[in-house]
Amino acid sequence: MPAKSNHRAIVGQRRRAATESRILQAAIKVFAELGADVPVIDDFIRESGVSRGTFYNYFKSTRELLDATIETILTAANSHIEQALAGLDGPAERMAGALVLYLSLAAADRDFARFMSKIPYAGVSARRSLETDLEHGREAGDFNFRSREIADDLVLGTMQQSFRRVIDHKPAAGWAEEVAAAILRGLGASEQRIIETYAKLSLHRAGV
Amino acid sequence: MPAKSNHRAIVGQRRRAATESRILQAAIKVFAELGADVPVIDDFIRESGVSRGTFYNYFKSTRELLDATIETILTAANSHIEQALAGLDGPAERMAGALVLYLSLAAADRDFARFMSKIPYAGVSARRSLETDLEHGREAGDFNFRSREIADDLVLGTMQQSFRRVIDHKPAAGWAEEVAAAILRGLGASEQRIIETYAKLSLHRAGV
Amino acid sequence: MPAKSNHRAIVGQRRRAATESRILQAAIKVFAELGADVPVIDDFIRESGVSRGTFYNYFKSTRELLDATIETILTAANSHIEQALAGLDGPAERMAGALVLYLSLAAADRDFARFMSKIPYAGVSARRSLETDLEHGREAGDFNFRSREIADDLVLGTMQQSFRRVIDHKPAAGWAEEVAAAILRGLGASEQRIIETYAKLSLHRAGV
Amino acid sequence: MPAKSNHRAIVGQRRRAATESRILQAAIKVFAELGADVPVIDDFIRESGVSRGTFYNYFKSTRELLDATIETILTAANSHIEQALAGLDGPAERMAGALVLYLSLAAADRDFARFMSKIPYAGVSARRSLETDLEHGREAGDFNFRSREIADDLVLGTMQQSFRRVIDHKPAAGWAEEVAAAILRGLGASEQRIIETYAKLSLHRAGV
DNA sequence: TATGAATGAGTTTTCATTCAT
DNA sequence: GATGAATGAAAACTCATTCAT
Repeated sequence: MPAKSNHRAIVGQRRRAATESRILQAAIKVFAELGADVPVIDDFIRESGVSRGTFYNYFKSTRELLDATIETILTAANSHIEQALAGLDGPAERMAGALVLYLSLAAADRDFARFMSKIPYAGVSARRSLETDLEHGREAGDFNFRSREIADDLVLGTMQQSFRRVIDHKPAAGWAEEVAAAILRGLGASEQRIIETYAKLSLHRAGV
Repeated sequence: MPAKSNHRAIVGQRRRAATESRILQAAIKVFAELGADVPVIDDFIRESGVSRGTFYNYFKSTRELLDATIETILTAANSHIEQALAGLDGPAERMAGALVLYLSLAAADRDFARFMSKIPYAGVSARRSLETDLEHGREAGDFNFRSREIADDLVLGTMQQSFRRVIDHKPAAGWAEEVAAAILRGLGASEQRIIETYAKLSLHRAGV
Repeated sequence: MPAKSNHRAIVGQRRRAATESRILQAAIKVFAELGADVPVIDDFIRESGVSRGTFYNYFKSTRELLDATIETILTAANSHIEQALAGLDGPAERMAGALVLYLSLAAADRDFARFMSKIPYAGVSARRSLETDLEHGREAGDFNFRSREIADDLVLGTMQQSFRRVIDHKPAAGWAEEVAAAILRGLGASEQRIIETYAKLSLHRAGV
Repeated sequence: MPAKSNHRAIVGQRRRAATESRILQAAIKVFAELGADVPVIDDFIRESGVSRGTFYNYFKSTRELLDATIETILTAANSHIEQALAGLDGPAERMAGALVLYLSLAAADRDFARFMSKIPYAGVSARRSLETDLEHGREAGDFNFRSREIADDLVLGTMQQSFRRVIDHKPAAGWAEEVAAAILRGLGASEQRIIETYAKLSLHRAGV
């Protein structure tokens, strides 16, 4: 009876995916609260409500779970951001737009903010599009920094510290934009270019 | 025999200080390698060569040891920096000078770099003089940032990321100065003011 | 529709037998490799390819599986041996013939050798015919041992050790016969009787 | 105060040795009862009375404990046997003497018998002196076997089976001697040589 | 004060067993 | 009958802490 066994397989797959997702959602919370090194398996099974055995059916170690959690949280964030920036031109605009969106996510979702501030490796995943924007911006004359490494460190460092900041303090209106502006300044953008950048971003957001 | 017991007391104190120092020096290495959360007591006694019992005679927990270690490493760094900056005026000069010195220490001492990059609380201790310089710089018109929090995050975040950077990559000549310049830019300093800053720093370093 | 349900029942029975056989064949391999105490359920389901649930439909525990596996492997071996010895007279001839056949099986089938050497209870099943041959041989004057227990231990012990031996070393030609001859000597058979025994065995094998 | 610290060191060493010995003595019992694969750490700590942590201070795994236990039990047995055979000449005499002594130990000490019958690797340690006696005996014409491997298997196999035998059955007087005699027969010794062997052994035991 | 053996609570990991589909 | 996800008790292993010497 192929129909029957097929149905069983589909149900099984669905259940598996649901359980994995439950564990991953719980892991975001746990890592956000305790960082990468402190949590013990019990923290994850308590938060997710699965049994000890089930946990090990999905992840062999907290390290493996951490990797999967980073993947999960950043895939979601990046796809949201890419969608929001679709059709936006100009490296300064793309850079500022991405930074503002990341910071807005952090401001809106405390667990996201804590996760990003506690898990240093997490930022790495955003690096590819960061590198592209930096390179293009430099070629276009938007930016004017001495070395890519320094530019990287300025961007990622300021962002990480800002994620930490937003955990406990509800930010003032315009905070995200000002953080991004400070970063652009650090990258050597002129005040004029920064103003222009935000003007274009505004239009893009309005859907023009 | 007061003389004798006095002598014994002095010897005892000295030995005590020496043992404590051994543990603290070992702790710098261990925290530098493993961060704040991972090390276990065994790591410290192995690295320091003292016995388990002796360790507990000095520190009741790894947390207490971490605090003492931060205190130790930053007291040394800060006193070195304060001495080097003695007599230097101008908030931009003091800020740039301090940042360059921190980064130079990190470039010269891998354990210092690793410690500073792995122990996030460590940066906090430098915050007081940072706040002062930021405030003075803003009042003097050297800097031009919207909020103190953002300025803080830009400085501390970029520094932490730069400490991480320098662990594995021997930096090019002038790297520390360029990192500090990027930070000044991010704080809203003009190019002219940055050039002037480095000129003054040069003179000061030359002892003029 | 009695015909149909009958057909279904027959198919079911056949499938049942096939699945049980798959598990048992896998179990021979697993017990041969790991002995009686080490294997876990997972080892059997991995080797047999059946699901966890199916395994439990056939065997409630590894102990029950072990018993069934011993039964399976020895039933096959013994029926093969009895067939080969059919019509052979003389206790020394029967004993030597059986030992040689067991050893030849072990030399030809590594899993059989490993199974027999790792599962001590296995030998027990051959004991009934062993006892008969020993008793008859003693009465006939072929053997000359002091106690049945000692004779038992000599035969079973030497056989078990020989099974172990043949796992890793391809035996020289005539090895099985020489092992059996050593055992006959240990049982007190004369050299003359041993020579006679092998002569008769030769004829029997030739089908005379 | 070197005297004091020296005393402390000595006391420490003694305590360490005592604890290790406690664990090893317990391990003999446990392995004797359950074999090599079944026991769990708890069995050893229950039997020895040490804590879980202490167990791991001495042995990292049951495998490591098993090796140490084999070493312990066989060192004791072998030194006892070597002492008893000191000054005894003739390979048949040495071989028979050693076998009889092993079997007598097993008859007198149930744990020894069970240990030797359950731990197959254990016999291996006696192999060196076994090989020597076999070789000498063959050269001297006392033995007459076709291959060393077969001789090995006959001796070790019969011994292991006899160890198992003696666990449950109190052996009749002369049992050990008769087992050894059967083995000598299996090795091709003549009846005359066997009688002579026991005569010489008798004298040696009497201290002549 | 210094030492390091001993301890047992806490964590990790395995695995036999159940059960809904 | 077959499947494999879920379960939790049991086993392995770690590590902070104590304490007699």
